[in-house]
This record gives sequence, C-alpha cells and structure tokens, in this order.
Amino acid sequence: MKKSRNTRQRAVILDVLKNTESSHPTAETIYREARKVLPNISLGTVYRNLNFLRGQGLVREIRSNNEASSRFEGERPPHAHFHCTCCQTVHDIPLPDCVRNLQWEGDTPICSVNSLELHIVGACSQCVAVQS
Amino acid sequence: MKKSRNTRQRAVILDVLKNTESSHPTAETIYREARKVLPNISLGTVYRNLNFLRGQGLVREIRSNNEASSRFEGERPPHAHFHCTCCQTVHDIPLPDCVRNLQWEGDTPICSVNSLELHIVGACSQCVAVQS
DNA sequence: GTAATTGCAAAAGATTTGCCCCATT
DNA sequence: AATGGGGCAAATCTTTTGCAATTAC
Repeated sequence: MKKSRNTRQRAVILDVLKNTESSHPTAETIYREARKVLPNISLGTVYRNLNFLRGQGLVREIRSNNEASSRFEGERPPHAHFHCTCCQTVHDIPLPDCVRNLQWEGDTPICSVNSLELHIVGACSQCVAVQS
Repeated sequence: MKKSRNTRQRAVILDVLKNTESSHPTAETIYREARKVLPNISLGTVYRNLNFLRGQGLVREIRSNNEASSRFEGERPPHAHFHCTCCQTVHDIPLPDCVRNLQWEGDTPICSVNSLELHIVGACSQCVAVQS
C-alpha cells in the first residue's frame, strides 16, 4: 500500500466529519468548517483528501438525485438515508433487518454484492409539524 | 398545468429512453443517439427535455456514487438498481417485497415517504465469468 | 399569430489537476 | 534529504441559461 502522511489538514477534515455526524456535509461545507481551524486550507485539498479517504474506506460519498454536489460522511455501521425534500436534510436511519439480509438468488445479474444503499425520500416530522 | 408541445425532439428523446431500457443512458449518450435521428439536436435541448419530462414523472434520474454524470430512465414499475463496479453497467432488478412494504414507525424522523431507492453495488455474473 | 421550444454559445457550478513550494517522515 | 502533500489558479466536465430564430398549435 502507498505511503501516506498524517497532515494537519487530513486530520481536521476527518474531525469535521466526525463532529457533524448527522449533517452529511458537502465538500464546500467541510471546507468552511475546516477553515475555522486552518484558515489557509484550500478547497482543492479538501477534495483531494476526501478522495483519498474514500479510497481508504474512511469516508463515503452520498449523491442524491436533485442535488448538484456530493455529500460525505465518515465510515459508520451500515445504515440507510432519509432525504427530506422540504428541508433538504439527509438523516441516518436504521437499515431494516430484511434489507440487511437480502438474498439474490433468483433471475438477476448479481454475482457478488459489495455494498448496498437504501435511500428514502419524503418529508420529515419536523417539516410537517412546522407546516401545520 | 402548463401548456406543452409535442416537439420532434421530445418524442425522439422519449424514444431513445424506451429503446435502451436496460442501459440507463447519460444525457450525453441520449444526445448521441438522438443525433442519429435529428442531427441538429443540441445537448441543451436534451437536458431541457429530460428536466421537463422528469417534472412530468415520465423520466427518472439516477445518480451513483462514483459517477460524474446522471443517468436517466423512462418511468417503469418500481424496481431496484444493481451497479456493476466492473463494467459500470446499471441493471434493473426486482424490488424485494420486504422493501416495498417497509414500515417506518420506530424512532425515525420519517413522516411521509414519497419514493424509495435501493442500489446494490457489486459484480455482475458476466464480468465474473469473463475474469475466470 | 402567439408562445413554447429550439440551437447555439456563453455561463455557472462542482471537481480535478499542474506546478512549485513546504512540511512530515 | 527525500518526497508526499498543500496552496493557488487554471482547466475540465456536467449542467443550466440567455437570446434570437423557429415551429407547433
């Protein structure tokens, strides 16, 4: 495996991801947060590190269908994502057992499964409460 | 609802989507296909129509985590997607009943569900066969 | 005839990359 | 000291948009 260094920038980015567990920040948001600690960090560095960390399996990318930019999250136990179309928030939700245990033996092209993503799109209770 | 016209461009785009059911083309691919029929169609028109048709519920956008561009599909009965990391193909696969019937009554922020996406990532049988 | 839609090209956004310098090892 | 990684800015890529001309109705 390739040699890598523990730079202050990388540590800060991981830290931002750890401390915003439920907000699934974009690169831009991570950049803004990181700048509070390292005012000179550049957006390019944020992207380079996110890509590197994703390669290491320490960061996951999340894309939803109507958003231009990717969101990122630190690696955590398997879970699903709930996207509220009203407040644009992405929430972590438990991954149902039946999904975790899915078998694909029927008439599918699936040979081996690496990962699985379940995205629920709808309205969150908070938004519905505010509306009424 | 807003007035809309049946342009040749729109019909061709829908046709391309219908005739490439299992390939989930990108806008660029749709553009190239459409040019075979309408050599002057522009990429902007393809995007504009895809957005319009998505608004009408006739087209769906699919984004996967490591691809820069969106893929599109014509509206079809609910199904899940299988992404082969080897050949980059996206296959339609049946949506398991247990997923279709998921209930969210526990400790989640979910109030109402509009739609649901299940993405499986792995290797398809064809790729595995070729490798060995 | 009117207004939606097109083609074209420029703009906008997100992400990547080249280059030279700095900092970790 | 060697070299991985950073900062900056330019480049790239995808998608959107303004505008004048066209076309469906």
